[in-house]
Amino acid sequence: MLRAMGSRATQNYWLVKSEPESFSFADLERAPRRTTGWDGVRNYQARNFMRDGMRKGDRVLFYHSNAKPPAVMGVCEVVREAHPDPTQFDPAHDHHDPGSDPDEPRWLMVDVKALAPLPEPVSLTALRANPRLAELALLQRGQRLSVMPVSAAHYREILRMGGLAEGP
DNA sequence: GCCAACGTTGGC
DNA sequence: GCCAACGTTGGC
Repeated sequence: MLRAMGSRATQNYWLVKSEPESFSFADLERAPRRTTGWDGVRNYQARNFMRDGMRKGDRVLFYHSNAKPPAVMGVCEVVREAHPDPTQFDPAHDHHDPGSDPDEPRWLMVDVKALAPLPEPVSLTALRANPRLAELALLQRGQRLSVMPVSAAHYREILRMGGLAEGP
């Protein structure tokens, strides 16, 4: 298959967190074109994953944090690579950053599109109980990143646990 | 609501 | 550059 210059042969996998009370996977499924800008990321490491790692076509697990229970809810796709997050320039917005220069925006976002919900959401408890996922970044002590990489093997395992044997 | 873990800020 | 204070995250 021909690929545009600058793209990669390999697809990468990610996990993003959202508090369902603020934006849930169901909200994404109801959004226009099932797509949203992943705004509000205000952590440099998470931003760098979006800027340097996330490419169009990459798959993204959508995780509910601060939920009952916390769980992976569905699968998304990156449909637009990193571009400036407009909320950083909006003084009325919670995530306003007065220190960000419009000519060199500090904060970026990618656009993600909902592909499929997991028939059975995979709870944090279930993730922890699976020895194959011992190295999953989400499960490491003290990690708080809202955007993190996931290996292909971990991605497939989580989809399998969620009832999506042939993942999107 | 509690609190451990972490990132950021700012005084020095 | 150090590090204490503070704010946030997020499971429980």
